[in-house]
Amino acid sequence: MQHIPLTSLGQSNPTFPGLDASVATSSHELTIPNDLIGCIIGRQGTKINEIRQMSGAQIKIAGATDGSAVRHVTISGSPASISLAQYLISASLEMAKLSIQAASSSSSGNPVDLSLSFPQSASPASTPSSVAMLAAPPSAINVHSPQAMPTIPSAHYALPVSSLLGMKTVPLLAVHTAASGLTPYTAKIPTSATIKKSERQKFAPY
DNA sequence: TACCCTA
Repeated sequence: MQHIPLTSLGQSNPTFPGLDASVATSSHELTIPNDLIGCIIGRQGTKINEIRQMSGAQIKIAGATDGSAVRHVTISGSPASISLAQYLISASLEMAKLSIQAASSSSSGNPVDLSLSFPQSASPASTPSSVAMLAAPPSAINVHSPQAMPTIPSAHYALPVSSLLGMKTVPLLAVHTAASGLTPYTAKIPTSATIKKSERQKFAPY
């Protein structure tokens, strides 16, 4: 009674009905200010090259637009690659912006800062990528190890990039792993509070 | 302040 769900036969990926994950190439376009495009490209294009190779997406940067202070950037590739590339570009852009702001704040006197300590917090949606909180701390893993935890089958955690980015494109990256298909989420966070924790936390404030 | 890459 074997069914053979969908192992790695290497034929077609039924993961997405009506969508070939292997040939699923999307394209996204965005514009980057001329002053910030350099930060994204980097010297000799090392930065953009790194982003290209890291994300695996095809990033095309058009020449300076005449009359517009922005550059057209086209990102094409698989959704995961596009997401990753976009995030990397966004991060670089933000970093550059912050750098410029910090530098400009120290040089010349701005007629804006008169009183108060708030320079310019016009951005309501602050902390765009301040997730900080990566995965669970190592302490959670060392909860209790009587044996070699034979419960978890696969131990392939090759997602260093996602951790660094802290984005929610994790499920997409799974597709990039040659369609492993198995262990998409598994029990990442085991019941760390299965034992003990009875009279320990009575009043414990912290 | 700019950094200029690859199809």
